[in-house]
Amino acid sequence: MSFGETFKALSNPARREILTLLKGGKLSAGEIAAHFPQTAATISHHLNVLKQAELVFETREGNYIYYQLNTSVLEDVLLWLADLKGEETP
Amino acid sequence: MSFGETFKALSNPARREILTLLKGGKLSAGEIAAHFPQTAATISHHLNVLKQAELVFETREGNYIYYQLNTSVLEDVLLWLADLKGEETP
DNA sequence: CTCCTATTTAGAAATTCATCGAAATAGATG
DNA sequence: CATCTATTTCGATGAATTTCTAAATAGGAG
Repeated sequence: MSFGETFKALSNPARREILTLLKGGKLSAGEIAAHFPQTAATISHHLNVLKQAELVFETREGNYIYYQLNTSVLEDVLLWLADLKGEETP
Repeated sequence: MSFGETFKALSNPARREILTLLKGGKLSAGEIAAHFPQTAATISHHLNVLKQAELVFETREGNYIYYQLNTSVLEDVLLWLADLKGEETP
């Protein structure tokens, strides 16, 4: 994990929206792609960026690949930001 | 302010290091540039990106332009991330 | 095994980004 | 005013990003 990779992943609006969608539970690549105007190939690319950044993980079920939020990296980012902000007890 | 702008600003390592430097208090553009291998022109560009994202603000004192952290935007980002993480009391 | 569906990979075009050297600006000072 | 210093702006260049279409893969169903 690297902060650069994480922030880069978070800098794209489609990728942020994917993460927001996944707050509601796991979704297949197709279900995710259906929420966006971009092609499935483009969304697949975004999912891969999120996966590389360890912000999501995938599990295969038959023909479908499901994606889920991985919150552990978010914790590290939160700590970094809180420290930058000068917080006492992050 | 926009999250996209903020995360994009945070995605660059030089810019993150600038913010970390500014935790110690305000610094002039030249003092900041001295910490990096890049040219002053490049660092000036990074400072401008941080300023556009409202992560820093500047004050002129004579010949020098001082930069300071602006933590108010960090608060919004922290809240967004905490919500994504599914925190109870962010 | 062949076909169908879900998804990814490959390759390409357009855009944005990081960086530099050189020139411009802003203010202080002789 | 002429000049010096600190910093930014300009213009260019190579690298990275986003997006697409088309082709490839993986697994299930007939």
